[in-house]
Amino acid sequence: MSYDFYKRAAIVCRAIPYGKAATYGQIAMLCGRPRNARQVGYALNRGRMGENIPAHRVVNSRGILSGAAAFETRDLQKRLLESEGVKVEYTEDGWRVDLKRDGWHNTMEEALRFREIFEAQNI
DNA sequence: GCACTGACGCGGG
DNA sequence: TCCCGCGCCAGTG
Repeated sequence: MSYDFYKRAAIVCRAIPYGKAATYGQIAMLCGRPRNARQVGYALNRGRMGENIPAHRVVNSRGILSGAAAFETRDLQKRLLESEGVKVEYTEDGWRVDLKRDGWHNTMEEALRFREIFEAQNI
């Protein structure tokens, strides 16, 4: 690796605004590795990003919340999101957020700002 | 090095 | 919009 993907991912995840949901692929993209969505999931699952990561704000590209195993109770992620005002609806595939409504929609400026942060911190 | 895994994503139909 | 198949790639044993 030429840089530490997980450190970048931690910075991006901590920047997800309260009351918004981001996708694995979106985080990977902002870290400069658009094809590493799976590694974002891996890092969250295994705690590779350190403390104070709002993992409940990360969902897949369809807005589906992660499966039961990841959080202590099956509806913890849902409850955390709802406590922030995110609407979560039940589907056959599991709990789902409306990314149109509550997704974190990045601006180009935001993406460029992350790149500057990484460069400044040499990660 | 090899095979398999998985909190994933996309393009085509 | 919804499925499905295939591609992806760091970790793990």
